[in-house]
Amino acid sequence: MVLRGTVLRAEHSGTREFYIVRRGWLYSSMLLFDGNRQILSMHLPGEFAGEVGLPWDKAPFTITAASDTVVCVIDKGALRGLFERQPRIGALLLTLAQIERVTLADRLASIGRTSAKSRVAALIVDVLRRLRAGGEAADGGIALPLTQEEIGDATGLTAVHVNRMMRQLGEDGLIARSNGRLRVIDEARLAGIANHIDRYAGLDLGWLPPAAR
Amino acid sequence: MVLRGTVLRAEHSGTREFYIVRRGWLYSSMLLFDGNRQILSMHLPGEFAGEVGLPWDKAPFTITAASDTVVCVIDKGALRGLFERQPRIGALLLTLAQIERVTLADRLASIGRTSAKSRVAALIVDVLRRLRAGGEAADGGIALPLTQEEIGDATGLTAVHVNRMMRQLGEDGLIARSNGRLRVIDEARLAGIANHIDRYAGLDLGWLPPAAR
DNA sequence: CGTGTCGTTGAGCTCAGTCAATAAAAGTGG
DNA sequence: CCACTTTTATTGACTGAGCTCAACGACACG
Repeated sequence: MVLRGTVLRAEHSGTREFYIVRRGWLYSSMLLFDGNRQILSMHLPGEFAGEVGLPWDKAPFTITAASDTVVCVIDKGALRGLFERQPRIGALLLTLAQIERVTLADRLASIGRTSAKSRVAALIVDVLRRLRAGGEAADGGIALPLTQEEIGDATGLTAVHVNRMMRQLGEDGLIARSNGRLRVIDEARLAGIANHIDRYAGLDLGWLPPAAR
Repeated sequence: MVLRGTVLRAEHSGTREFYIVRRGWLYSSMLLFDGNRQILSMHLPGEFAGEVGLPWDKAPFTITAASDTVVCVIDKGALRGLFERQPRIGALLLTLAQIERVTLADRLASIGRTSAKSRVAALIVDVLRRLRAGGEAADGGIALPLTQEEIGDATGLTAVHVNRMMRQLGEDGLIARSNGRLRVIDEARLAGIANHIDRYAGLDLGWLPPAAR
C-alpha cells in the first residue's frame, strides 16, 4: 500500500523495477529548474507505471501516488527471458509503448494548441475512458483524486484557472461536481471540445509473432 | 526522393511500412478540428519515421517532408521475424520507443510549463544535438529547413511570436542567423534556458538479451 | 480549536495571440 | 535575365486568455 502523496520512485533513483497499478492512481511528473512541475501521465488501475524508465539506470521521472494505491512490482531483469522465449510478449510491449507515445502526442497537441477549457475537458475524458477500459464502474461519477493544482500541472495551467474552467464546464452542463465526485453529463460534447481521439480503436496486431508454447 | 512540402504519409492512410531517414528532414503532425496543427516530432537523418504507427492499421499522424529528403522504406511485416529470431533487436526497438517517449515527455514539459523563448530554445538545442548524434557536421551552423510557421506549430506558438523570440535569442547573443543558416553561439546558455536534458546519457542496456548468432 | 490544505472568487497584469502592413526571398513562366 | 506571383520573414499596434496576487471559506486532522 502506497499512501496518497508518497513518492513511489523519485527522479534519478534506480530503475531495477517497474510497476503495475492494482488500486488507486499514480502519476509521473518532472520538475523544471524554475520549480515548475509537469505531470506527464496518469497511471490508473490495470496500467503500467515506470516502465518507460526501462532503458536508463536512473529514472527519468518521479512517480507519485495521487491516492492510496496498491502496486505490483516487477523486476526489469525478468524482461530479458520474456523477449527470448516469448517474442509475442516483447512485440506487445513495443506495441503498448507506441500506444503510449501516441496518447502522449495527443496530450502534446492538447496542451500546445487548444484552450484551457479544452485541456481540462481532455483530461477528464481521457481519464474517464481509461477507467472504463480498466473495468472501473464509472457511471455514478468518478472519484477524482487530484487536486486542482495537480490538474493544472497536468494540463499546463494554474490551479486558479483550472478552477475557473471546471466551473465553466459545470455551467455549460457538461459535468457536475459534488463532494469530490465528478459526473460527466454530456460525454459526447465533452469529448468534442476536448478533441478526443480513441486510440484503442483500429489496432492492428496482425504483424505480431504468434504466441510460443 | 521526397520533395519539400510533400506529404509522405497522410493521417488515416495505411501503415504497411515505416521509414528510415537518409537525407533531409521530415516531421509528424496532427490536425485538430479547429484547423490548428501540432507538429509532434521531427525526423532527422538516421532516425526512424512513422514507426510509431505500427500498432494501428491507419496512421495516427501525417508525415511531411520539411526539406527534400531521401527515405528508406521498411515493411512492417519484416518485424515479425526479427522479434522471433533476434530478441535483442526487438528489445532495442522497445528501448528506442521508450527513449522517444521520454523525449516527447520533455517536449510536453517544455510546452506546458516554460516560456515562449525557452520553447524555441529547446527546439534549437534538441535539433542541434540530434544532428550531431547523427554525425551531421553542425559547426558551421545548421541549415534549418523549417519555416517560422512550422516552428510555431512544433512549439505551440504563432509564427509571429516565433519570429520575435528568434530575434530576442539573437539579441541575447545565443544564436546568429544569416540567409537561412542558424549558428548557435552559446550552446551552454541556450541549453540552460531550454531546460535541456540529455536523454542519451545514462542508458542502461544491460538487461537486453544478447545478440543471436 | 488551531493549523494546514484545498477550493473559490475578484482585481489587475502580462505574455502571447491577432490583425495588418511591408519587406525580403523564392519560385515561375516568358 | 526579367516581370510577376507566392511564400516567408519582420515589425508595430492592439487585444485577450490565462497568470499573479490576495482574500476568504470549507473541510480534515491532530
